[in-house]
Amino acid sequence: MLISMTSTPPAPTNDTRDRILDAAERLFVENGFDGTSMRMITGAANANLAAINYHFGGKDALVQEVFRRRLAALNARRLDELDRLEAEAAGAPLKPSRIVEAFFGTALELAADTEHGGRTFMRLLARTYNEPNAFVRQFLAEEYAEVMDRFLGALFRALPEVPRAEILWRFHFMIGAMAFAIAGLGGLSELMEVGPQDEDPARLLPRLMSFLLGGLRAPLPDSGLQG
Amino acid sequence: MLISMTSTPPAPTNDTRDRILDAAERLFVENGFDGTSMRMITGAANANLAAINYHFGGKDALVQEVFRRRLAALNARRLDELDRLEAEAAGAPLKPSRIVEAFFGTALELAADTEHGGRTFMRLLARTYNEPNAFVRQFLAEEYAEVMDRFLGALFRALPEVPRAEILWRFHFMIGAMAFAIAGLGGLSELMEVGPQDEDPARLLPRLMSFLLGGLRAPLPDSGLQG
DNA sequence: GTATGATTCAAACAAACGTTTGAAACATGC
DNA sequence: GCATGTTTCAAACGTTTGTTTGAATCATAC
Repeated sequence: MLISMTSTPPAPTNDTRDRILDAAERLFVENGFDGTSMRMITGAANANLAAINYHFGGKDALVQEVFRRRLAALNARRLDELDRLEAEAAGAPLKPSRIVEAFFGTALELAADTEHGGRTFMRLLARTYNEPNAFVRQFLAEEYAEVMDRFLGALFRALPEVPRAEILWRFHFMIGAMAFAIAGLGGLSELMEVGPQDEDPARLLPRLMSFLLGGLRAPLPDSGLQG
Repeated sequence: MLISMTSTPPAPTNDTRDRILDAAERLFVENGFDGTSMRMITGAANANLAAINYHFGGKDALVQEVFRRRLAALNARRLDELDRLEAEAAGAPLKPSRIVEAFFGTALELAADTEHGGRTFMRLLARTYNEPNAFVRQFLAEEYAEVMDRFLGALFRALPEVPRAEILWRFHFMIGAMAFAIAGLGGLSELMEVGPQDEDPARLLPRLMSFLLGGLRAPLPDSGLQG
């Protein structure tokens, strides 16, 4: 597929393609991957059933593309933020709170965007963290490898006195807290059907950040090593 | 349900029934509900395909029974612990750390049991928190209603100076942290493929507890209300 | 116009799904 | 022995699944 170099608009913007991606994103959040059929997707997208195989090659490839088009941008922003912090610090160790903000703030910002589907996508992403679907997890692991490396490294340097295993676990806990909070953003977790929830993610950010930093700074548990 | 006091063994223990439940539990963790077919389950359980419909009435009813048989016990233990704490306190407000321990400690204890499938079940439960499957969430909400009510009430009384919305959110965060940690217990989250993880949940409990309590006690975020 | 490539469409494909059926096998009490 | 109720089994049911096909439609360039 050669594209003329002369004057073609840079984004051919296949209408059907995007409608399918948007519909899939939304339906995946509501019904899961296996619970969403291609007929549901193409139906919601006002497209023909065969369009998915034509544009993406198959259902699995569509799932990957749903993640790829947004996750790449999110993780690039995360790395940019970290680059900026490290440049400002000029070699000095970073404040842990800044590192945490760079990672989770960007995610919550995206989750706050209800106009362009950022919220929907973040709900899907959060939901997928706990999804066993083999090849999706594989895909996520690859997509996250660099970001994890960079942020964990930064935390290790920022907290040299804390055992690395401890930092690893706490980063793990933080991701879980965020994922659960975001996953429940639309129709907040039926687990606690307590009164009218305030769902404004603008207020969620400071709330979550206080909690995460409190957890990160908590006193270390007794090492458990016979003493 | 009256049980003869004389000598009937209390559990008739239908062999096939239990084999199906165990196989389903394991396969649901690995493949999700929609990703696990009845043929996979009965195959793994060495049972006939029709056995599920015979013993449970259908796939949905099987899913419910997989949860019911274990979740009822877990939540009963949680309420017992809380009862015990409140009886000991004799009217005085409880220490928040004790409340948190009663809720999450019981869960991690179950997750530590690899002999009788407690670990498998807790992984399934954690995974299911983020699962959209309509009727499963409905079922979980009902099964959790009382426990949530009691524990949130206890936390409200233990932390009268903290806005209830804040406590609610933080309890939410805590559940997320625990769920993510437990869900990754077998084959720890591919998200961070960092070295040989130490997966001993006996060490997970103090680690998680430190983090949760640190988060719970963190300074409140700026209210966000204009100033 | 005509030709070329990209996209859409209705229809069909085999495979897998949850469920139902009716007969066989088993257990248990008389 | 027979009778009764429970459990297992192979086979089939009608749907729904993801994918493929070949012709129709659209756009663009010549």
